[in-house]
Amino acid sequence: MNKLQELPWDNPRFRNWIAAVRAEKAIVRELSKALAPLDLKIVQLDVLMNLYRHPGMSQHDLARRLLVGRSNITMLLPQLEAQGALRREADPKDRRVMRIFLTAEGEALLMRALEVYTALIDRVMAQSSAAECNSMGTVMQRIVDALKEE
Amino acid sequence: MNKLQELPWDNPRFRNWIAAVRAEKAIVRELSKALAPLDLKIVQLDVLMNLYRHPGMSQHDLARRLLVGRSNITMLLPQLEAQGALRREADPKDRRVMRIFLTAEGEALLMRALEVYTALIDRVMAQSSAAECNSMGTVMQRIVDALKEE
DNA sequence: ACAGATTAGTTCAATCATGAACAAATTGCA
DNA sequence: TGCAATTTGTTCATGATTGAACTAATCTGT
Repeated sequence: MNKLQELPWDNPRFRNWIAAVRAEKAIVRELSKALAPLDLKIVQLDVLMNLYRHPGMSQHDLARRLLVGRSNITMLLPQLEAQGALRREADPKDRRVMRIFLTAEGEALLMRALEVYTALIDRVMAQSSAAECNSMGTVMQRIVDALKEE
Repeated sequence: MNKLQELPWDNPRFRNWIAAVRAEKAIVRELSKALAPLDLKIVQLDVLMNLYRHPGMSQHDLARRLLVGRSNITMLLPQLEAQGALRREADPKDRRVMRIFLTAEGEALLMRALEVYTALIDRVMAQSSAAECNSMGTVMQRIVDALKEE
């Protein structure tokens, strides 16, 4: 169990993954600070981003896409609704589901937040080539796919 | 502000980063489940990993390396100490600092957890070449470095 | 040597996420 | 149709994380 050759830190895959974890944590910290002036938390930005791409999502779909619990969505939406960033409409076909839409105000907030986000990502990616960046994205997408099929 | 050409989803750096975020979240979910039988949470595994590499770290150093608050460490260590995974020693040179060490039991627990972790990482990296994996790690390390110098 | 500034760790209140239990609505199958 | 199973969203108790305020110990500059 203790062969030095088999310590995880000698496993390139493991070492590279640890670097990814550290990078992700560092970005989260930095992004949180950068979003504070907009009075927006990262999870709220996630909500806005998903609603922009998929208007009218149900809360259940939203929770699944964000990989959070449904109850979390229930407690997350009122804050954004109070800020006027989104509105909830009961689905006439199925009165259990609430359909969520961005308001114009929410869309404007999203655009401002995305400028902050992309500026940060552009900055930290500046020292990697486009090819390296794309390769990284491909590797990550394969990870997502590998875990989705289960 | 709304030119379609400048939407973040058209920015390759941004898209690739979003893939990384999704992959990281998916791995966290999967790893949490896989560590449950060992009665270990990811943040506790982080503690054990850092103590293995740097025996005798102070709580302050530990907090900084894990990117968590110092108070979090205070509330994290007693659980691991109760499990017999680590011990805390007052530094004789500076009676403010507590030096943390893995016990043999803690090291054994760490090794079992790392087997689970590396198995997961090996599995999700299986469809990427060693070169792609290393390139990903390099990109991530540059991100860490870019944010460290601030 | 000593007063003020700094640092390590703790405590505590507030915030946040989670999952189980629940109510209302819908679906499916006999 | 009608009744059980499923699905959606909410509520609530629990556990995790944070930052500010605090204590004790150390350092610094005169």
